[in-house]
Amino acid sequence: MTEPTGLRERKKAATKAALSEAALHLAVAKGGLDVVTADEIAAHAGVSTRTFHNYFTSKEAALLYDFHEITSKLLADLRERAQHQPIWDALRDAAIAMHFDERFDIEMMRCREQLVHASPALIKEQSGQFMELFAEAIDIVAASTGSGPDDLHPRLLLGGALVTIKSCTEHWLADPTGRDLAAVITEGFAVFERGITQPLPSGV
Amino acid sequence: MTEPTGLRERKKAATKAALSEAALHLAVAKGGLDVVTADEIAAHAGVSTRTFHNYFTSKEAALLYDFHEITSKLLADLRERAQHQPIWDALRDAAIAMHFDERFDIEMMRCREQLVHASPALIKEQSGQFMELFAEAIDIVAASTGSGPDDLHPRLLLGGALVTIKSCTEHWLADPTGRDLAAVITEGFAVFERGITQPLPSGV
DNA sequence: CGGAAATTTTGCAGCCTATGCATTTTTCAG
DNA sequence: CTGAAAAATGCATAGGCTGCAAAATTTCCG
Repeated sequence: MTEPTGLRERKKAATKAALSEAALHLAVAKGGLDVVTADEIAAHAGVSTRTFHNYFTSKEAALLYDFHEITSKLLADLRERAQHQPIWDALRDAAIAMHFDERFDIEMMRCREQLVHASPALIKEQSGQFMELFAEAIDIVAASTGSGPDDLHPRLLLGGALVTIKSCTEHWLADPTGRDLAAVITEGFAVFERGITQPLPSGV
Repeated sequence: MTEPTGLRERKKAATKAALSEAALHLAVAKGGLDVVTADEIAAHAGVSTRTFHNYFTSKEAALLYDFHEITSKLLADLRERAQHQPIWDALRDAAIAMHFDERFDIEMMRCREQLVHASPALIKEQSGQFMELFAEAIDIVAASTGSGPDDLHPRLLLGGALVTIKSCTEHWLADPTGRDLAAVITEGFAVFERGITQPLPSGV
């Protein structure tokens, strides 16, 4: 362990993970998060309803918990890379390095993707988290290009990168048997580098 | 009137507009939509609370009503243009033509922008509407490029276009005294055409 | 160990959102 | 004017979310 995380911290992390898992499992079982109540999630994780709301502000946030974790790490990684790389390279490399973390269950991702796709509330939550990521990262990008916080170019850079991440992930999840995610993301970034209206140089 | 819109339709449209305006005014007055209740909005518009919920599913949707209107028109315009233009040109031209509608109060837009920026619920609603727009437009784009609904390139095209629209609007709203919005959007699209890492050819 | 302090969990009350259903009111057409 | 269609309303209900204070738990230190 890099940090001597107190024993208490571990229990909290465990509960949070349990709640998130419970939300996912119940949503899959019932075919939608909308028909799952906070009570059920809490009960399934062995805590009180009130405690559930101490950990998450909504069912949707609970279901998307590790998505949020991933973006947090991405942000930290970007912040690091931005000190040594041109910002677009930093964005690209951070996106490519993303995901290849500890546990990573493709099937679970597909389940979540399906649930999100079918639920307006989950779509809002997820896109909202992207906006939050944008807001947190825009300062890094702007600083890296020597621009002001309201300038256009850093917004386009960051927006293009986030669109690439989301689009590539969705495309890849639709058929994960082909190229791996990193390759897809690499191609996505290449499209924006080359000019989005330019044809690809060679066959895939 | 292009359509002989029944007199009844007009009243409905009027109430809907009144509710939306009420939401905006109250939110501005109180410094946030969170502290405005549906009751207040309904009362301010002279209808019952229940009626408010007949028109809008949430306070947030009410406040963003004409944003939603604009994207609806954009979608219709895109659908039209896609039949006669390459899809990227259709996206660009539809984006440029956007906005220049009937009434258009810049100050009101800035107010809304500020409110959205400060409220997680409004951010979620707005980004959710963008996702909805994406979902509705992706078929048009995919069809236009002869791709499948899960292909990568149409997603990048559409995503890039939407990012441009949102980024340019925000950039422009931060200082509306400079170039007009259409010029900013034109530049945004040009960046993606040229390749996002390429330097600009000449000064601004 | 033992107990004080800090932290977490929990129950409870309250406010608000949002929806279904039945009823009343308004609007429209003939 | 009158019946039919549509909209507005009231009422009831389920559920989400938050503040607050009490209870339970964990940690720390003598």
